[in-house]
Amino acid sequence: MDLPPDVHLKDLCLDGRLNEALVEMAVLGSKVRFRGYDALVTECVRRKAHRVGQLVHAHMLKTRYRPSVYLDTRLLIMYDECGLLDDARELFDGMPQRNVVSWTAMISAYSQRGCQIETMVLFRLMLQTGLFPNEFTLATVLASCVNAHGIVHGRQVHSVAIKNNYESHVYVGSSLLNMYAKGSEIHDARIVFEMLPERDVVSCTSIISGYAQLGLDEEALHIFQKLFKQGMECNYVTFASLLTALAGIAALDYGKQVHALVIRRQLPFYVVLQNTLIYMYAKCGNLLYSRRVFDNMPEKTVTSWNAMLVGYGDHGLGREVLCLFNSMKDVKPDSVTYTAVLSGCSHGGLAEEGLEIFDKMVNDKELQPKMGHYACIVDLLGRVGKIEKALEFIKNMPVEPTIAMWGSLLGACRVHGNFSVGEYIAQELLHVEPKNAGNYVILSNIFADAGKWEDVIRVRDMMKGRTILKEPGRSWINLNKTVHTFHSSDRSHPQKDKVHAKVRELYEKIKEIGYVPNLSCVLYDVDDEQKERMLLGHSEKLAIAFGLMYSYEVGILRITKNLRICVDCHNFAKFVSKMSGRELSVRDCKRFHFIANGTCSCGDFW
DNA sequence: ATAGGGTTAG
Repeated sequence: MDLPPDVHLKDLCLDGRLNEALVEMAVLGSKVRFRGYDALVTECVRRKAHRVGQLVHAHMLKTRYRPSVYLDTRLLIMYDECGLLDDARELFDGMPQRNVVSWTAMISAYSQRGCQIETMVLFRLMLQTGLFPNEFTLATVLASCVNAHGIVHGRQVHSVAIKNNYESHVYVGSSLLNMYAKGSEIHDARIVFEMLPERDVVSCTSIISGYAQLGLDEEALHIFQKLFKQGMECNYVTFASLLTALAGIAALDYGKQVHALVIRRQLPFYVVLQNTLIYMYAKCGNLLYSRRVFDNMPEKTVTSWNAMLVGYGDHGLGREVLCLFNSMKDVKPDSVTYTAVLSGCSHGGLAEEGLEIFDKMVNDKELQPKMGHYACIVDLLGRVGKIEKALEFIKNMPVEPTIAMWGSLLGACRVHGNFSVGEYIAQELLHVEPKNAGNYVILSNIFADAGKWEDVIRVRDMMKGRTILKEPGRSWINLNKTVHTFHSSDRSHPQKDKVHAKVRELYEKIKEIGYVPNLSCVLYDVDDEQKERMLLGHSEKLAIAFGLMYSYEVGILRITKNLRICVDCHNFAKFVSKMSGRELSVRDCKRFHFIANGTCSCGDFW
């Protein structure tokens, strides 16, 4: 019985002897058939051997071998996996026939490289040829619709999925819900999730991380708890997403429980989880644990260093940031590292050091400074009162200043009492974003501090008739594994009367030792008595009062706030710490404030 | 042969 001539070639490939197989191919010439080529291409994909892959392809052309759709597609995949997108496309364009797999492979090549437009263009072309997409195609296309713009296309792909009866497929479903979550349509994401007939780790993780990435941390925790009780499978991605959410709500006790779970299960990619743990402990105010996790890591990635640097920076520990940064060995700082270090210097009041590092970064030319880095420098100069210099820096930047940058400089003007520049910036800002209440508040504070009361009234008048958008203030405190959340002038908390009475009591007591309410923090057109009442309703005051009422241990009182703490609440907290002898930690959206004995670690700059 | 979720910053 005659054996096909390329059987040996196939065996060599299966044995991983690619060089010998290559020789065999050359020797066989036009006697190489499908099985030989298929084996060669498979081995090239496995080894990512693009050079040999190109030789195999060239050999087919030279010997006038006509590859089947299958083999052409395998070649296409080979080129894609070896990183040769252009070769893949050229082959695709020249294919005499294409099937769903060919199209999907080509689309996937673009999708995985983040080429959204080309992905959609090809998908449309595919539909125009009359071919029906399968579950692979749909999952691939949807995976590239993962931003605010993509959701427009994503919705259309969704309807294609419904028409072809793939909506409930696990892979398509998780792509779909992820697409909606990334497009900030978490409600639609939830509907897709709830309608899935079967769920797996990925779809469950997708919905959890969907909530977490939108900052809906409590919702992320709730759905995790529910799914966990139902016995969902968890892997390192699940726990990483969950820990991010727990960091957001500063839920230290839950964080430790997850840490324990992660240790018990001995999950793979523990490095990633440790990075997230460093971050979580820091955001929960437990820097000691962050550092212990960091120190115990047998291997660190740049993300580990970044997370630790961010932790120190959030706590205003500039010296520790610098010390850690200078001890970075075997790891190259990346763009995030510099953001963390510069922002750490800023929060720690180390302007000179920060500027030096920025110069070093510019001179090294390895990393191009980005908007975030420039913003840190503006913040840094503003902090030490070099307002004019910051203005000059902004004018000389190679990038357009952002609203946030002006906002930070405006804050600096308030602290340093520079109301001429402050007013100039505020006017600009009120023009660009007339609906942001924060700008009015700071401007009003600046005028109030300068005693220019007629200007305070003017600011208030400017707000009249404009719709002022302000994210509602929200503060919370974790006691006994429960998150107690308070909104401004909260009327919903079950203990509301007691809490309000407690705030009032604290208020009377600290007035005796010098606290004066800062009425310019209220921008509503009401009389002073009403303003005072509104000030006392601020969510962080409610959380502080609640904490004093229900935490019996003498330890530090940890409050978290979604916005920046206001001047009056900051002052209130300082006086409460002085009067009660308790230490307070207030984490606002910018940093930690450690308040003890009437002073704050932020040095009244934030 | 082709497919889905993820860590640090802002």
